[in-house]
Amino acid sequence: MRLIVARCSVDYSGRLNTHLPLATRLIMIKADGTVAFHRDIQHAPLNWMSPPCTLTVEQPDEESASAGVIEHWRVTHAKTGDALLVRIYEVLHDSAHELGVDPGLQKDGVEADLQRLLAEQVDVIDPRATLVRREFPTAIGPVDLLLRNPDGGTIAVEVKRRGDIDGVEQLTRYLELLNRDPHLAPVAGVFAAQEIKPQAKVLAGDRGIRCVILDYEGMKGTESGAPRLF
Amino acid sequence: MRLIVARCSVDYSGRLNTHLPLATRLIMIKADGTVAFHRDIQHAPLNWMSPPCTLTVEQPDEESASAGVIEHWRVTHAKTGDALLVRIYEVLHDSAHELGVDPGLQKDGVEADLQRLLAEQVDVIDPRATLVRREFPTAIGPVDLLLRNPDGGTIAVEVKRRGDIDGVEQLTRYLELLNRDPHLAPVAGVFAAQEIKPQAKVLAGDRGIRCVILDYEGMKGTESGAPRLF
DNA sequence: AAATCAATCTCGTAC
DNA sequence: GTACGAGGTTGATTT
Repeated sequence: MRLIVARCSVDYSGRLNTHLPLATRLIMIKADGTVAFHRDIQHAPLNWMSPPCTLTVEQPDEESASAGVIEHWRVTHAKTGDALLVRIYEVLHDSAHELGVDPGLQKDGVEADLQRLLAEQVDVIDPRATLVRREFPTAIGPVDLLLRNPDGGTIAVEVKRRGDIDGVEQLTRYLELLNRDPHLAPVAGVFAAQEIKPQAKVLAGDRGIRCVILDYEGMKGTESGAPRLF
Repeated sequence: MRLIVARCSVDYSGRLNTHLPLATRLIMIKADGTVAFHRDIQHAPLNWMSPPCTLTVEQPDEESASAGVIEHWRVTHAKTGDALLVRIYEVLHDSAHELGVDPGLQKDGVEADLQRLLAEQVDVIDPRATLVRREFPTAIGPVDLLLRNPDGGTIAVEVKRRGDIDGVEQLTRYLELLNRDPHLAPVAGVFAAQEIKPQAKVLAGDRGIRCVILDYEGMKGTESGAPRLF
């Protein structure tokens, strides 16, 4: 990885056009060809180019040179034709480092974990409900959980980490479809998430969909095979 | 901005839990407190902490020390309680740089630009239509463009850069609402985007919504006050 | 390879 | 300060 601190301006042309005025920034050039421009706040780069791309250094034209530009860096994407033109005015730091391969990030607590835990603890939804299956297939995609409703029919559960309006729309489409199946109807809907946004709660209410807030840490605490003591 | 290349492991605890095994990485510490961990590929950091957060350096406990850890860095979010524990095994580079304030990124060609251009060129939708107004207000949010339909009633236009199923759902909700207004009904729907995904096109067709592909560069070419020559 | 979907999404802006 | 929506979203998984 090469780290350069430089006064520069950057023009991007691709899916849109952008311009970064002259300022001092960190330029990262990674081993896979990635080029990224960082300011001194926030963690996202202001601009970047993803691999596969190539960087070529050019002498500035006369106009640029007279404006103080010492080099032009042209970064071109090999496939899409997206292009960056970097005007380098001054290099304040330039170092290179061998990082090697990174073993990558291990995660726990994403949506897949929530769904797995909830499938093992469907009593969180309804103490008398039983699991029919996870990822119940339909023509428009799998329903996260399908439960047998002790009061008759079934319950379709949509699991999200954060519940917004899109999730309610998605569950609504599943419910329309599932309710046409006489083996399953009537199908009740449950929207289960660690957090549900107000608009989503309102829309769910309008459509007769019940909302359930999930406590991941609590559910994880009861995950172990041992049943609760009391 | 402080740039550190170090052999380290990182544990994050917050909205989820994550672990980064021991490896050599770039650690960025920005002026606003942001801490980010980069590997040598891709532009996104493997792990990070957003401000407001504080970094404290601690001596490693005996167990860590015997494993080769020379320092513990604890990064704690001031409000959410999210926490990072960084185990530093070896520092290979450490430098600090004054970047100053960045003027920020200037963009051209985002959704707002599309909407503005289309408002000036509604003939792209229908050669005889005329603009009623942009951002036409409704109880559930503003409709991007409302046009007078020369064949009677009005046309509601939803503008997106990339059209997917969500945009069709959104326009559908607007149409339901607008069609209840006798001053506007009948309201036809138009879904306008630079690119429309197949599923969105199918859903729009089912609902009688017309799809229009927008050519941003072409529309920009006719933007200037001068009318076309032919 | 294309499409679909989650994300510690990030980041801006309007309310 | 919170909520909402766009993004050169990115990145992983599935078809």
